[in-house]
Amino acid sequence: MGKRNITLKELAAVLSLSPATISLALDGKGETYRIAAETRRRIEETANRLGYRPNHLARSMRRGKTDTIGVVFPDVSEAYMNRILAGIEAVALERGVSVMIATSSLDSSAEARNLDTLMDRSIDGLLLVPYAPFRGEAYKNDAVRRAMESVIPSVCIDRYLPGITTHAVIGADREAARLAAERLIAAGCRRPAYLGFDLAITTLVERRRGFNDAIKAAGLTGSSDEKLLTERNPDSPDIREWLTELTAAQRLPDGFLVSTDGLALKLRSLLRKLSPAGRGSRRSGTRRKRPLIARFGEDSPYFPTGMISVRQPHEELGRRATEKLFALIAGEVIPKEKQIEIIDMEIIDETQHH
Amino acid sequence: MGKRNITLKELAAVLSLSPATISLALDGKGETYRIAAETRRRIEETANRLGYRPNHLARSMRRGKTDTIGVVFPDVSEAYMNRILAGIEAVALERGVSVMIATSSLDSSAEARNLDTLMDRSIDGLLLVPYAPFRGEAYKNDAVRRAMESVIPSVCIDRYLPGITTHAVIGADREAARLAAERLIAAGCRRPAYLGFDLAITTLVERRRGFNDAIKAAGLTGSSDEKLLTERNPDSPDIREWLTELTAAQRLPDGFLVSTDGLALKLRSLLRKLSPAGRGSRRSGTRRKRPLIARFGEDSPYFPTGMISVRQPHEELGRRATEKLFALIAGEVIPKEKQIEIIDMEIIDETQHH
DNA sequence: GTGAAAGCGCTAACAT
DNA sequence: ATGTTAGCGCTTTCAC
Repeated sequence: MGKRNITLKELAAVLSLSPATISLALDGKGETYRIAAETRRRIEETANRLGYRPNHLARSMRRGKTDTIGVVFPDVSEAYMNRILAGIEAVALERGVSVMIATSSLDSSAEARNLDTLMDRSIDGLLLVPYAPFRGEAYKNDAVRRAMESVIPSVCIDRYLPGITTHAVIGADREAARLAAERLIAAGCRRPAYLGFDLAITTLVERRRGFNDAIKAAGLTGSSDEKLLTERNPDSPDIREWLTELTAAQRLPDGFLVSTDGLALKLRSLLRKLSPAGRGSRRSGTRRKRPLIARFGEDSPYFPTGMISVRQPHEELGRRATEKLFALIAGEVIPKEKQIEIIDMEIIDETQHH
Repeated sequence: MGKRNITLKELAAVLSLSPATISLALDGKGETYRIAAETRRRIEETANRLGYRPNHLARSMRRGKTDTIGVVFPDVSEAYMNRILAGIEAVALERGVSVMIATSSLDSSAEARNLDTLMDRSIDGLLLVPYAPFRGEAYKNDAVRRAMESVIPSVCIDRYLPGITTHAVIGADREAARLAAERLIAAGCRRPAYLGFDLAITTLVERRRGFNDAIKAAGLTGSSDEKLLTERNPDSPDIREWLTELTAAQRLPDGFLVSTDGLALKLRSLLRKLSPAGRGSRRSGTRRKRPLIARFGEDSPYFPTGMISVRQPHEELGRRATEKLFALIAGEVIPKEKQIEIIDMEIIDETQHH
């Protein structure tokens, strides 16, 4: 412990030069300001030797720029957040910009608080994965609105708030959901069902829409069920109860589109308990095949999932959003049709029905 | 978009008061400085109405404190990082302190860069999960050393650098590894093996030691194998090759202690391929039981793992480290024997051998 | 080629 | 009870 940083003034004293000269030289402006090559060398050498590091606060204050962007998102514990973050950091790092992160920890008031503190810290720009409230849940978006309306540029990731957000980078959820559901149908499903959280975010709303697009197109409207979970916990008994009811009503779906990753694993585990026999399709002659699962997400615990997975390009989402943010910070004007960027998703089929 | 923040001076002009008075009143020091109650009310009302928010940069500069701590860790994509982060944020939030995060993205030079930029931003304190180099990998720890030796207090989490780190909060890895290995032995394993990454970090070194403690105590030294992976990728063919060799040599272990989470899942999936029959223990009379697995970690993809798991108290690690950091920031002196805090780990047995 | 001076927005000691 | 003043450490314009 010990060494306080040397200041520009102190360095100036050591060199018997003025702070101004040194500041210019170290900023690489020595050329344009015609500081003697020898002087520049001396400055650099001494600065290095004494370990001079400019005070970032003072510099930011003077220049009106912090070289820091803020990121607010609801929950670190979801794996997809990590991937978004990796994308953000990759871009930020290559521009020498720091990333300040605050998570809302699944609590909308924490989101508001975090947004406000971040804005106070004079960040150059803001990336936001908005909080996902349940449909019907009270959710005040003043802080988001305030943030979006401030001078500081901002970009939403993965979902956005229509009417509030102007810039966003999201996935092609509706289309991907439709394609995934079409795969289920193509694989022979006649009773595809939708399982998801009942969250009021664009992402999930669009997935459900995409599913329904496919159902309607295939003329399966009457035979398709859906379950919208009203609790955050994927281990809640709701899914089991739903499956039990469907089974009792002789309506057990032969395929599922599941809105999120963990939910799909949970569903698979429940279905296995319902029909503990082998894979169904493996021993020929088995009367009832196990239902097919399609899901958003791609996490696989080191073995094939047997599912249809929609690979969400999270890292790309993060990267593109950050690039967009830097464009905005640089003052670029983005035409209306490019304000919401939509990234395609890849579908991976691991059902192995060769 | 649009509204720039109003400054204290401007607010003062509106109120026909001096900036100083307002600053004091808004800081809650109105009482001690005996500012008229009515004046205080007016100040507060107007500040609110005009949406005054103090400029954090200027404030930090003047006070020599940023109310921000920095966190540097190697990789966001590991699930355990999320838990540590949750602990950190919980404590930081309740103190009104912001958390600035930078990840080294599995690259030791990024770690150095991140440490330097964070230190430049005048953070009040630093939390560090040091980069984990492979044994033998070139790793310059100058930046870490610099950071640790600066005036800014710092605390390491999960692992530390002996000789450099002074404050850390870590798990009781050696003891937990010994206990886990003892469980394997108690469950009848006579050829327990150790599988882990060959990383030069205290955490993993201690786990291996703990394993060996148990082996030695049980007199199984000769019949115990180990594999130290020299690649970050858990999907590399190394594990498979190791298992194949062992099988060929008639030395396939009947139990494994695995240093990390994902690795254990990988191992299980490989073992299943090796002996694809049912659970072994289920159909009585089966000659060869499937090997037991004990592992550090607790991730279970929604169904019982059948393993012995060492629950790592990551959130607590994060919390305790942050609390310790705040103590240091407050100027508390921590006695030598309390500088490295060791947190116990819980062992969860899901082998279901009733 | 280099330096002087002003000032970013705030706080805290010192006046009144 | 409130105001004045002097910076925190840096950048930038303008002057020499």
